[in-house]
Amino acid sequence: MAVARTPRGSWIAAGLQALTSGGVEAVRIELLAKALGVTRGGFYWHFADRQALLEEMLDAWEGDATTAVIEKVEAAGGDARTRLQRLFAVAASGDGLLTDIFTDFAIRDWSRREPAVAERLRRVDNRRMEYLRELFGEFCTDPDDVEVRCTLCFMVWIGNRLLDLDHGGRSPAEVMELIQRRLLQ
Amino acid sequence: MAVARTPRGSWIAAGLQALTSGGVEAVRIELLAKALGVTRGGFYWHFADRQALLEEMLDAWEGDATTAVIEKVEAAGGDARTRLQRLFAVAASGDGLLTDIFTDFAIRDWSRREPAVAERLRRVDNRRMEYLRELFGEFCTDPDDVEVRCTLCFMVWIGNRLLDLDHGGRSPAEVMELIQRRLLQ
DNA sequence: GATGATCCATACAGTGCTGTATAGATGCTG
DNA sequence: CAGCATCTATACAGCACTGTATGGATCATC
Repeated sequence: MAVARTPRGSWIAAGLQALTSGGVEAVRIELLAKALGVTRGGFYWHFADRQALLEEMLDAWEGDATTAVIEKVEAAGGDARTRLQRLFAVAASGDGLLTDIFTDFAIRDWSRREPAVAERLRRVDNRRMEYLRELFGEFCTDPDDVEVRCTLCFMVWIGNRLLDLDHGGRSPAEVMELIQRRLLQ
Repeated sequence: MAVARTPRGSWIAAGLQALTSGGVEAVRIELLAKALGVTRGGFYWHFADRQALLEEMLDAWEGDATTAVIEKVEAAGGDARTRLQRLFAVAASGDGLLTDIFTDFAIRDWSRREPAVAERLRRVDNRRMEYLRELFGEFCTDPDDVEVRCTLCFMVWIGNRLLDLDHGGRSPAEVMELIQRRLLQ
């Protein structure tokens, strides 16, 4: 087996990078090649066309996004509240993950035009919700209460990085701290 | 003064329409012309180039988005809780507005790449937050509490249409009702 | 009904991408 | 070292769009 010089994975990674920073429309084979320091020659050896790359990017993302955050949070153990606090911390920092929340945003935007993408996103989001239900379920008895907290938690997770709000003197971190306290009490 | 057959406003409206349904990249002069039933001929009489149209689209949106929801909510009066309930209702339905929340989403996505767009969006969002503070301030005494509720409210307003979550048998409307009750109590 | 303001159609050159074809280069393996 | 699998470069035809230029068409107003 020959050493892969610019293997499939490189194109997928470069594609996800482009997707994250510029949206689907920014995933241009020509530009990926330039970023990888090669011409498009090899691309069409690996992939049938641009669509095939997009598909595989989604595969990679779906596998990663579902489990990446959860594994990071579960790694250090602790009770539900501790893990939720860690979840907030990871969400706030966002670093250390291959596909971050900005990849999520790009895919969320993409999903508005592509039903197939929307379906994948829905699956990922609902697995995330399942995880949240598990955590909140450990210290909330009322199922309605669990659902409300999960939903709020999810929306805060998204909103925190999506929005850039002034908070009248308070830092975003301070407000997040207040929100977290309210959701976990 | 001659009657304008395809005046500036038509191009701006068509542009916002395209932006809403397909993102900035979908705002193609050629396609707008086709949608308007003309060729690009007249476009370059009204606008210097594509960038000029995008700028004016943002102007139109900024003027509309800041006040549209607020006016709709204020129209029927009532106390703060009543108006907040109406705000939730408008947010949930979303109809009756020229530039809806999906225009917002497209611009939010756009803003990630264009600092000038981000700046406009920040202004609009903060005016919305100001309005929320006003409403919550009428029945909450603790300023931290007000800030938390405003922020959650804002994030719910976004998240409600951005996300498509299953809620274990509950309808989205039921969950929104529960969330609303919690935020207004 | 002439005039000027407003808008439209068409043609053209240019750009940046797509996908195909083809002829290599490179390196592992027998 | 021969041979095969793995990649790469280059050239080509094509598409969709951009912006410019130019010659109208249409309509309100005097």
